[in-house]
Amino acid sequence: MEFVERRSGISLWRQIADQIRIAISNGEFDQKSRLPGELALAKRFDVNRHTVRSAIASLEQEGVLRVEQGRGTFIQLQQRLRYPIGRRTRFSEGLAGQTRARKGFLKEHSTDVASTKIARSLSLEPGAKVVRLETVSTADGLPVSRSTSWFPAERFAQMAARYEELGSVTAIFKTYGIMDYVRVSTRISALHAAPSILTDMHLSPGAIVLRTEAINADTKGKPIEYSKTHFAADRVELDIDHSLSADAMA
Amino acid sequence: MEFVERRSGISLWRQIADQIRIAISNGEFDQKSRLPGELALAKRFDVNRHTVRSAIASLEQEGVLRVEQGRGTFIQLQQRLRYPIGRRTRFSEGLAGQTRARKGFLKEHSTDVASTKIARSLSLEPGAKVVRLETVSTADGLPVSRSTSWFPAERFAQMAARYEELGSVTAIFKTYGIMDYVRVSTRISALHAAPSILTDMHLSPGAIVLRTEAINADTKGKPIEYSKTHFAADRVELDIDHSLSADAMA
DNA sequence: TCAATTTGTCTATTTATCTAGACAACTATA
DNA sequence: TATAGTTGTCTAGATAAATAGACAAATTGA
Repeated sequence: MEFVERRSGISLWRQIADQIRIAISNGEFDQKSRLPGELALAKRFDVNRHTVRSAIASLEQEGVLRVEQGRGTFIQLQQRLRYPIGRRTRFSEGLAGQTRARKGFLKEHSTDVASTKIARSLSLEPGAKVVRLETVSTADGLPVSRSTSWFPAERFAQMAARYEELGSVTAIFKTYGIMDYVRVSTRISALHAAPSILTDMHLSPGAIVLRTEAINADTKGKPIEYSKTHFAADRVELDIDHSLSADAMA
Repeated sequence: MEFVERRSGISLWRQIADQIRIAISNGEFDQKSRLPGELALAKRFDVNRHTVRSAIASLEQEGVLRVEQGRGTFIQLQQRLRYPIGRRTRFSEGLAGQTRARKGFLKEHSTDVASTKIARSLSLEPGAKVVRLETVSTADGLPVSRSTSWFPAERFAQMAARYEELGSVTAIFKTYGIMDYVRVSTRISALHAAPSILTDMHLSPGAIVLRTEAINADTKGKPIEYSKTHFAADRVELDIDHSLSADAMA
């Protein structure tokens, strides 16, 4: 018997949907990819059959399940994209081979005076100017991440214009003569997505995002980018590479 | 005006509590650490005052807020522990300096035949035996993570017994003559905690966990540990170190 | 001390969620 | 074709969440 908690602020059908989603991703139902029947699930979670039906309906809406009257409920294959993070992290290359259409959209941009935190992260003098980009990246049409990035304005004045054109930060760096760069640090946390993130990535309330805060530097160690990225946790997982081999290529 | 979604399976008070928690961690209310009044918040979220009160009550329960009649509602200082992950990751050292009492508890253990996945992760022959440990780690009495770890049984037969005694995997490795080891890979995802995780870490339904899947190897590159760890996302953030300097010490 | 502002408590009503049961519609198979 | 097992739809009622309003209790500052 699985457990659901009442009066927790999360409806029973939603708790059940979450548990089914987790069980699927753990491969717990994988015999013939058929879910147990509604009555069996109702017994298992100790709720009414209709409550289970609500959970299943929402998972069907998400594309996780497919329901067929008279036959049963079936698991729709679904795998998270694996997004590598290491010293040589590049978003556009990150998803190579896992998906067909990748695209970055520029939502908004501005040039501002750097806040103390951003100035420190980019090793700039207080009061220096920075270019800020707000972008959304999609894989096969589905939004997978939303980023806010800051670049030293003095060095990268044309950032926004070139992003519209090239759609990739790595490609832009090349136009500035930066053929190679390294990830200095990445900080990762997980949280419920804020409303603006929900709308930008077409998520529903309660959705989880992985937030990374990262600094990239050129080969001389000079920071060139500071960014905060929110990944849709049900569409992406982060794969940290600690190996040194990649550096041998530099 | 902030947004809350109705009929989403997440009660309004819970959505509001989540948003307030996020806003606090973003430092949005930081003037004098006093939250706006209940009526102001109700207007802001476009809900009834009593709904806001429910949200505040749950945050007070969590220790995020402190309410004083006639005066207002105040933010209780609260910071996430920063847990570093890099080639030299060791849990017991990870939280050094940020907290006083750290402790690991062994919940359960067994010796099993390795599944194909675990055998592959530990570079073992199919059918080899592995020791499995289920542990919960706490910082200052609060559970911060729950791990399942597998070790080659041939090499580490006494793992469970020594964990009871030493409470640290690094310390146990030393008793086996392994003075140094490195993190080979870490995979990170975020999800709603499964029920067993909720109870083990004293979390409430809907809580988020950061799940890491990691492999450690000895200095010759032979895998010695495969582990899955769930961190309570509201108590911990992961700090990835991509630098090479740590290796210079080896 | 008084007025304004804050949180605390109470009652009542509406709306959403969950339960319960009955039966229809569809599928697979003996 | 008959039957068992599945999902789909309907009605009704119980429980929980959210709204609405009134007033009490505590704090602050004029």
